[in-house]
Amino acid sequence: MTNNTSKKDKTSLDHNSSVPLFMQIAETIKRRIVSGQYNPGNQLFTGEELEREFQTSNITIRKAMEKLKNDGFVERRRGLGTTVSKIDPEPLEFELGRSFKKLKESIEKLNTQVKVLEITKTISSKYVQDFLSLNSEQEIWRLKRLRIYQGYPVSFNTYYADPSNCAGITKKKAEKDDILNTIEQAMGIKIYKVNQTLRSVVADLDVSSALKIPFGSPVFFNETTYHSDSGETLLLSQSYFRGDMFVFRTSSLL
Amino acid sequence: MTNNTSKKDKTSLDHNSSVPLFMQIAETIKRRIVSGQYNPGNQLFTGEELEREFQTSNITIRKAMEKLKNDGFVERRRGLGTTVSKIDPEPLEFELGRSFKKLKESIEKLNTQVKVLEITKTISSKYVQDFLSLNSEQEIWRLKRLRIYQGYPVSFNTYYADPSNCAGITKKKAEKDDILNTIEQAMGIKIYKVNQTLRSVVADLDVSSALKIPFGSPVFFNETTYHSDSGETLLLSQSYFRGDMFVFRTSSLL
DNA sequence: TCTTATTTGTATACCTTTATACTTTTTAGA
DNA sequence: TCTAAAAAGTATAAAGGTATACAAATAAGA
Repeated sequence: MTNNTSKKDKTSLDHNSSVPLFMQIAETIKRRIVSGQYNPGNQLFTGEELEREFQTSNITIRKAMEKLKNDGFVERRRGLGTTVSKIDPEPLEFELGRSFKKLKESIEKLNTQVKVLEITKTISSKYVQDFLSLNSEQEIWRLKRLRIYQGYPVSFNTYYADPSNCAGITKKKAEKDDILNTIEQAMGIKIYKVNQTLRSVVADLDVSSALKIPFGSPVFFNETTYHSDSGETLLLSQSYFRGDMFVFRTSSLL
Repeated sequence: MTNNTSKKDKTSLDHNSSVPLFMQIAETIKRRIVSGQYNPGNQLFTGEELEREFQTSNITIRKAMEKLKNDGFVERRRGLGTTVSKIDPEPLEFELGRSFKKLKESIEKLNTQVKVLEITKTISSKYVQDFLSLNSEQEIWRLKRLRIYQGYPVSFNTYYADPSNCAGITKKKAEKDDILNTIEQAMGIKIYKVNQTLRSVVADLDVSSALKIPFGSPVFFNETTYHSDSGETLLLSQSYFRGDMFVFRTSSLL
């Protein structure tokens, strides 16, 4: 069977990136392998072909292939070539429904534990103040929680609210899964409307050290505001979800 | 006004990452600045504090701060300290609704151009074959399109289908925005149901060179399958959206 | 104005990444 | 079995990242 990369066009390396070229190439080839673009077994591609595709030198391709070899994706034999050896199994994934209620339900069905990292009152950033219509000298109530699955952190939440009504929220109460209910009761207000945004971002050190994932990993960033029926913003929530473990899935009729 | 980092806990660097430590730190501090966690103006943090927080050396912090200085986020004066100088403006963002119809409508409202990169028949990967219930020796029809806004690529799509009914789809037809309609007409079948998944991933070289974004940038990955009313999979679509330009926004009542 | 604490800047040495040029191993065919 | 082509492997040198230790600039107080 013939090599299916032989006619591959040139692919540009990112020479401005701080990520080494050989890592960029290793990551790209790995993606191609796990997405099934190279068939495992006798299928093979040569260093020289890759040098041409990525317009780089011998040693850079070699280091990339060496990494793939160490990670168990390829085997190399002198004079023979490189063969694709295995395909990584699909990662563990949590499926999340699209609507707010479904999202909440999906998360609560996951059989995860919640750990409270912090409950505090503090001076907060302008960004958060603006959401909650507070002025700059006012303290804000902040709750940080980590959601843990089989010992591994999978998501990281921060809640912000006006502190006047949150005094009664203890660590124990905040550890309960239905935090909205807890907050509604503490505040004595009913949440009526919810606005959500979902972004794709990469983990900086603050996120990567909380979730114990590599710097630069993909994460979903979900920002949610909770409003009373009079339109007042009661609560702001910021959440980071591991991108390799969460997938949003929807189904619709046309 | 007092420095709001002085009591910051330790933050772990990622020593396994191929991203240099000083870049990790620069990125993290930049995030803190643009998210309003340091107030611009007289607010300042010292190199030594950061050395302690990140448990690293002088020169690493210096290089991080030098980068922030060059990028215009901070100013540094010997003996005086580092001051936050500006906050980046919010990036251009496209808002996308949550349901399939809304998503399609949102995208088509964007005033973008569509460029066809490729229409071809080819042997495809097992992954794609499985979706479309084809066997390994069969050719597959593939269409690659780039969506362009003000000269910049913003999303990148690949469509896969059984080639038998796609012969009539010319480049000109594929350049029209309503590709689904075009495909429905060419195939003579009505699309009835749509399954979508949405993931947060980072750009490898294949994606980054198509979208002309840095390697490692965040992107949304949307995979959609289109089905007939008898449940048959007619079409597979894979799309990458620039994470810095797209946000999914929903609003719901509780 | 001298001294000291504070804070950013520099020198040197070691390691990693990358390019260029060259070497060794394997296979296949005369 | 010899030779040549094809492929992975190595040597060396230049550039960049990081740690340790030290130097220079600024501000404030005696």
